[in-house]
Amino acid sequence: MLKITRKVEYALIALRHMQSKNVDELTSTKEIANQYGIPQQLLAKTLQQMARDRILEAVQGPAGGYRILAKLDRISLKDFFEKLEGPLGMMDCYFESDCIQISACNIRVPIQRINDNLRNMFTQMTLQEVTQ
Amino acid sequence: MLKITRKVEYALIALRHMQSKNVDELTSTKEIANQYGIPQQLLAKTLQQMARDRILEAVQGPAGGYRILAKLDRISLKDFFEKLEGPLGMMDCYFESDCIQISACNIRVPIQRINDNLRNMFTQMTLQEVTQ
DNA sequence: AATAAATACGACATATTTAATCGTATTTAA
DNA sequence: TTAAATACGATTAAATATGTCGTATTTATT
Ligand code: FES
Ligand code: FES
Repeated sequence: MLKITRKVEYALIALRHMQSKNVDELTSTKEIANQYGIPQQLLAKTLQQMARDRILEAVQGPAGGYRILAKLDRISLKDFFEKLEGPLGMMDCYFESDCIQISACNIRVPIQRINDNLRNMFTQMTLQEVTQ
Repeated sequence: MLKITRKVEYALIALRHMQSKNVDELTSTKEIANQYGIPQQLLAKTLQQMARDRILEAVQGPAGGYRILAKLDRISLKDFFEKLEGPLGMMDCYFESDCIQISACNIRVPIQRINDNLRNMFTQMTLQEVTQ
């Protein structure tokens, strides 16, 4: 439980890598994949998704690559996680109106309490302070 | 990511159920499984584990069952999670001395920062305040 | 115009983890 | 002696995460 996924991990690695460069400089998928020994195809999909989410800007063609587009200090870790992985909740039923998963569930409120704390925490942390 | 497991969920349901009874009263696995519609065998293993962890006390034989043994306000959510699921970390490598998973990983420190916040949060919450 | 190197992306395959079940043994009240 | 409960390792099934493949598109370079 509470494991970060590879997708998020690779995204963080990529961001941190790009932050160590000039803002306009481009980084290719290959460069990151080679340097950190991660699967290029998988990283590519992650970077593509970040580009769709307007966190990165993609430049196509040879000598193309990615650069950071968004203001990382304006993106909460919660938003970042949710962009990559969907709604952030400890229970599947958290976002559904009715908890049909377990009849007569008695821990809905307790779970939401934990959830709110989790979400609060990740709402207060920015992507910038994590990758800086 | 960040999903609570069924084991933890069932454990919380059981605790909450027992808290609504007199302290000495016993609750059987069957009773909880039936009432909340959860797999009896799986719940049984969870309760057995909690008994080994001295959170519950088990009474064998017919008319046996479980009752709460520990002071729930003295058990942090972190300890509870770790008893049931093992070390609580967002990365597998968090508890290993050397991060061999990714060569030249550049996010060890950032990840640990997130981890520490997580662990802090769950250290401050007690089982009592979650299930009360 | 042709080539090559990069991104874009859906579909598929594999691996890992979680969840559930099975089978059998033990305990003990009735 | 029986029945109803806990104890627990082994196995199966399901879900999720991870990785790969194939193909298309873009565009700088030649
Ligand atoms: S089924 Fe929704 S919190 Fe339990
Ligand atoms: S491999 Fe340990 S934090 Fe990256």
